[in-house]
Amino acid sequence: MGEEAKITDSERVTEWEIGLPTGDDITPLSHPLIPTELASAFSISPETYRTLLDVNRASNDTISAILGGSGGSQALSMVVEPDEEEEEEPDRENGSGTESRKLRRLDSAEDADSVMLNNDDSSARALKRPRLVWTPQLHKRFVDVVAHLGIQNAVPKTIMQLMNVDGMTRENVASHLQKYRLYLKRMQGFSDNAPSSTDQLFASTPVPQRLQDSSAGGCGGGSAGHSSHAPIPMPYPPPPHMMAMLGMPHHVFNNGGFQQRDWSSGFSYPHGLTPSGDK
DNA sequence: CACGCAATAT
DNA sequence: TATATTGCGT
Repeated sequence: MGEEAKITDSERVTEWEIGLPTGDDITPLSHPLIPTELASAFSISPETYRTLLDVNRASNDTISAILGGSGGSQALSMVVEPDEEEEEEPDRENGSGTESRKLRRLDSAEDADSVMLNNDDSSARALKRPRLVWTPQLHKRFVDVVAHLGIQNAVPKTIMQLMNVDGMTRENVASHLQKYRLYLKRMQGFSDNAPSSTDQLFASTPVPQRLQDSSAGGCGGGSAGHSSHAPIPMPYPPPPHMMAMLGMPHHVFNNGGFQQRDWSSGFSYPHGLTPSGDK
């Protein structure tokens, strides 16, 4: 009576550990995350440079935030679209030389409105987040959570909480969930897996065999053996520092449309980061 | 208020 | 195209 708890616990830990990148996989915070070409391609100011002091301070901040529960500083990184303006890159790839500095024009307009570009740690209020990009990794997390919750209990709020990806809102999940449900419905017409060429994302993600239904009172089957009464079946591994890719142009160097394995592979955020900076 | 879904907007 | 937003019924 209750011996299952132990097993499930260790299993959870194992799964959790598997999901974690090793120290070698993680790019140290003190390193420039974005290659110069990428940075310039995306109009990201090269001010990603951080000294060890900065990193240290950020770490302390995070730790205190975790320990104290309420940290206070919430650094939501985002790339703000000026308007409907497009920027062109006159030149890129400067042959030799590690230093290709490109300073953005400094606006001296401190009039009234029309200045919302600077956002560091100030209260993120009424600020618009960039579109969330559902990478295969994010989608996998999503599918996993939905599968573990059971379609019945998979509601946006819960999914959002279990995914534990900062920057993600309930609306983000709701929107994606809606599309996901449509995809599932479409697919059920076919007896077996018939990955349509459309919906690359969904097609490339293994859908849980059958949409489990738990907590419906009828546990007579016996297939799903892990029905816990806890409201939260499985809190997801705290993302190392995985930020939802926000504001990334879609025409980046995407691979053929196949999954990537590494969390650290192909992940680069504009600038600034919020490790578990709860909302 | 949160949810689900269709329609619409960006 | 992929997401976001909105509107409406529940």
